[in-house]
Amino acid sequence: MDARDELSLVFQALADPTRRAMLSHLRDGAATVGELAEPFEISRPAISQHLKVLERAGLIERTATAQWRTCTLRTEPLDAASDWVERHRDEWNERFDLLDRRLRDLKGTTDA
Amino acid sequence: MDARDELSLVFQALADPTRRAMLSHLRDGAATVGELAEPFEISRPAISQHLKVLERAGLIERTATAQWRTCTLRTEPLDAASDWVERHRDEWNERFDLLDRRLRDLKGTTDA
DNA sequence: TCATTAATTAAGGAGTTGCTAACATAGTGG
DNA sequence: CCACTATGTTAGCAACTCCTTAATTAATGA
Repeated sequence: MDARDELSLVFQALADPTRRAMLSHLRDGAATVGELAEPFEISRPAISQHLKVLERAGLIERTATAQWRTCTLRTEPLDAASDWVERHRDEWNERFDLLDRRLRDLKGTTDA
Repeated sequence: MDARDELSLVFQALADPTRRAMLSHLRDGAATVGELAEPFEISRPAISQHLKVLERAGLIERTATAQWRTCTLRTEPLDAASDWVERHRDEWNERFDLLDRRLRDLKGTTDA
């Protein structure tokens, strides 16, 4: 993966439990890298890389204040991901509903 | 990635334009591997591997009829993914609303 | 039986991920 | 200036991704 499309980058970023946990943490407000790293038993470089993936996907923003990097969540990419999933899920469910109605109609005419 | 959790497998499966296009195709009804492969310029084995990823994530089901493998979409995993995204997006938006209200309140008291 | 069609498995290569240890950078405060 | 704290970068490695070509399995039909 390199110059992948935005949606792929977002889904890719979400495809890791550690990164999802980080986003969950950020849901409760901005946090420094140290705070985000604290619950995990992995090294700081590993944390840095996870943050880089999240940043590349546009899911977080990092601002430097003194020697602390504060991370904040951004929701726009989540919106894009959400839209895709919802759209597909909904349209498929519509198909099921349609099928369901058709089956019911068929049963109705057969029974009548 | 190997014995990853379900949610990671789903997001991982969605993190590829070819696979998302395949799912979009399947939204319009079941299809054989050949039909799914048709819009792409990649080899059949590559298609097979993409389908394997989708199957591992529980997003499709394959049934063999004669020499054709019919693929059908499954939405349960999409529901799980959707839930995660929605939950996070919503709670974050709530936070923004709260912040917004506070700022407005603050402004109100300052103005008064 | 043999050729054809549909799809998968096998083997391998280029590039990426996710981790580690070691080193570098940058700001704070004695 | 020097030690300390917070974070990032580099180098290296095992595992995985996504693709390929070649061989294989499985069903159809002359």
